[in-house]
Amino acid sequence: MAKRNYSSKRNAIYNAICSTHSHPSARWVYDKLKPDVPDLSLGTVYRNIALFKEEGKIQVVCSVNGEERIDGNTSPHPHFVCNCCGNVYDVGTESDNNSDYSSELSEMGFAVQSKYVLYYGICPECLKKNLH
Amino acid sequence: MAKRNYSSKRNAIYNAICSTHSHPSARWVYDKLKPDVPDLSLGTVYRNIALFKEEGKIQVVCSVNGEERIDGNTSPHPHFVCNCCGNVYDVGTESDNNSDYSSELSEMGFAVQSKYVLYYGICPECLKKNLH
DNA sequence: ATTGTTGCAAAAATTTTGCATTATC
DNA sequence: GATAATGCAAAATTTTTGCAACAAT
Repeated sequence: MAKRNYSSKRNAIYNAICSTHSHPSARWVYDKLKPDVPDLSLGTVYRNIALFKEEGKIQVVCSVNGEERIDGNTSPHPHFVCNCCGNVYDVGTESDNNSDYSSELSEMGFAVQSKYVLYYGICPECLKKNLH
Repeated sequence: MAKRNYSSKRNAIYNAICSTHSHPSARWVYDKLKPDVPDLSLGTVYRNIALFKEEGKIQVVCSVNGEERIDGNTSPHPHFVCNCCGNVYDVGTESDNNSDYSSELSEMGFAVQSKYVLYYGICPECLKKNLH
């Protein structure tokens, strides 16, 4: 692993990611921090998110409308993606290990590193507003 | 549903998607068809893929390296995404209905429309080549 | 001093769109 | 003829990158 120096911006970016359940995009993190860190640039957010991925400190959950959504909670847990507003919700808190093809995949020669379960549909908010 | 005219290109695009297990991207479909349909344009591929999505004739599986990957097989089944080469494989043939949070989500007010199970890891090919 | 980090803007890359032309009905 | 589909190129978006300036060790 490459050498890392301390960086207040890196810390701020990581904290922003971990302080929300919104499964943010890079742009979301940038917009969140920009008021407090006026000289922050979007490139820095992308660069640090790339580092966090390498280090396994965050997980990519999915892409919504072309934007990658990440999660500071790296423990495997299912997500619900609203097809209407694009919000991403946590579902359950523990790993979803039943009905697992991991062993079959191993027998077939695949090295499984992670498993994602994504539900798609309409969230309660959008159902209420009849936006669908 | 909007009125649709016959279109040989639309047919070709749909057939290309259904004739492969590669879970293709729009670009893949374009490159596949271009030699046989020289006046095909990428915009047409995107426009028709958008139509197929609306009609539910294809499913979006995931995004790999910024490219959306689709599947002409709309029956729910898990997929394996290789973190190394980006190939997407089918896993199992039937729906993965155990360990399902669908009922919990319904009780919570979410309308579940579909469920995706994605495994990430290294495929046998890349393991063999030690590319990881 | 050396090496890591960042801002900025340009570049890549994917996807969408406007508009004139062509094909289908 | 009316409307849908397409080619083409431009535009819109997200993400990456080159480089000079700055910060951390």
